[in-house]
Amino acid sequence: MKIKIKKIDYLPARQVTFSKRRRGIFKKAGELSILCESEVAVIIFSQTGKLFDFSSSRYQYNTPPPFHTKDVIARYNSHIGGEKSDQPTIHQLQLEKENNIRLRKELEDKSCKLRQMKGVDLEDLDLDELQKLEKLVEASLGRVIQTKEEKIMSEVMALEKKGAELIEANNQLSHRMVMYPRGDIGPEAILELENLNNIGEESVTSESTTNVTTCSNSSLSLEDDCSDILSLKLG
Amino acid sequence: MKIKIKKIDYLPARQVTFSKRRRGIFKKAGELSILCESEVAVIIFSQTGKLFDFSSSRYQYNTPPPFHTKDVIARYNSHIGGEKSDQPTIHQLQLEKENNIRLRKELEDKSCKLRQMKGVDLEDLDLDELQKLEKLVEASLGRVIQTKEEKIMSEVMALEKKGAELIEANNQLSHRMVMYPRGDIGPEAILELENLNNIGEESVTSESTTNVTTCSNSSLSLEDDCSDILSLKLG
DNA sequence: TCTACTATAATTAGGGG
DNA sequence: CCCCCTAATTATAGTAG
Repeated sequence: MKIKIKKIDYLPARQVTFSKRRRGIFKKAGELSILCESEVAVIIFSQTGKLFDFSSSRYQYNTPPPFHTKDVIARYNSHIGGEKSDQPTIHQLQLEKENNIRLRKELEDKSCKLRQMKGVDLEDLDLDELQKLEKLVEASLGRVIQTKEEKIMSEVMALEKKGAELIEANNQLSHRMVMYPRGDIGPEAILELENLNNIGEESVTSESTTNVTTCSNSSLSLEDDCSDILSLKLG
Repeated sequence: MKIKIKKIDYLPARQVTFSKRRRGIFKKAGELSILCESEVAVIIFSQTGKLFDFSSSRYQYNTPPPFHTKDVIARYNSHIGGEKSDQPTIHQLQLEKENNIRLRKELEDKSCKLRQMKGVDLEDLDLDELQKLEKLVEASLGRVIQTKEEKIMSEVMALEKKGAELIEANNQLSHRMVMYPRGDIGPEAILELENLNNIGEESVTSESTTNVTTCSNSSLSLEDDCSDILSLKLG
């Protein structure tokens, strides 16, 4: 009656063999776990996709098998996966969630402060807090204006320097015109000169008008600009 | 030679039995998978914690065992765990991490904006951005001052109302004094009078102090009006 | 830990209920 | 799916190397 280890073609016989041998393996697994105090899990999927599983723990803890098979699997994962096992994942998830909560709180706090700095949602502040806020915004305004003026000054400086350079270039070109009065300066050279002059004038004019505009416009509704400008800067 | 299924005490014998039976189970598992075309995985941990595992796939795909045992485990998880298997946990972790990154970016963004609203770290802003920021802070300052003034006014109103009530109470008491000049006001009435006066004085004093303190901190010209109004109405 | 051996225990194919 | 039975096969305890 010896059989070859190959697929049993006759379905009824295969089903019977599957049942018998499956129980045989589970029994052997249980025996091994007891005899040698080892932890054993067996997972079998029948040809039709049905699951049969065994784990030695069902004898030890007297609870339904799936959970203990899961335990063995968790141990298996932590053995071979090392860093990718179940427990650290769950622990990490917890950490990430706590982080998230903390970040949300910080974000809410920052948003609230930012709104107050923008001068909205001030209803809940008492007089003393409003006083402090006013000082803060006042000081901020001072710094902004100072920074702006410094920037304007440095740009003016730069433009003056450029102007001086242009004048120098002009002088040199005039000098060359004198040196070569019959005009062997090419058209490109003339164009270059004109461009330089235009650039200089436009720049100076634009910056200076901007400055004037600042001083004349003092109380427009600017709130919406904030996010635009700042995100522009941050982007 | 029949043995009882209980822990083998003699260590060498237990080790030999473990080795023999382990191989026996693996063999049976392999045979079952072939005979009945089923998928089998066996996981065994020895008493010393060493892992031995078998999966039927090693015959089918000719690749190292751990991966195929993992495949069987994955199938096992999707079978029984369904919603609580490995994948969702890892997916959730991914989501939380992405959330975290997003929150961190928002927080950084808000912090930067807040710093700029406070007038620090303005070096990287260009002239146009500084211009807009100035308008924004200016408008904010206006709103803060306005809110503060409104608050001050409402507190003044409250004080006026309280003062008027006190005056009225005074008048009534004086009237009663006239009505009963020989003083047949009972002790309770006297007590009531004293209480009313005390409450009134304490209230006025405290509110007024707060108000003066507030105004003295201000660079604006509100303090004189406040004091005048208070002294005028309450005095 | 492995191999070999042997006697015996355990499993199981095949059949039937 | 359960049980049975029987004969054949297989697994393994004990032992030694």
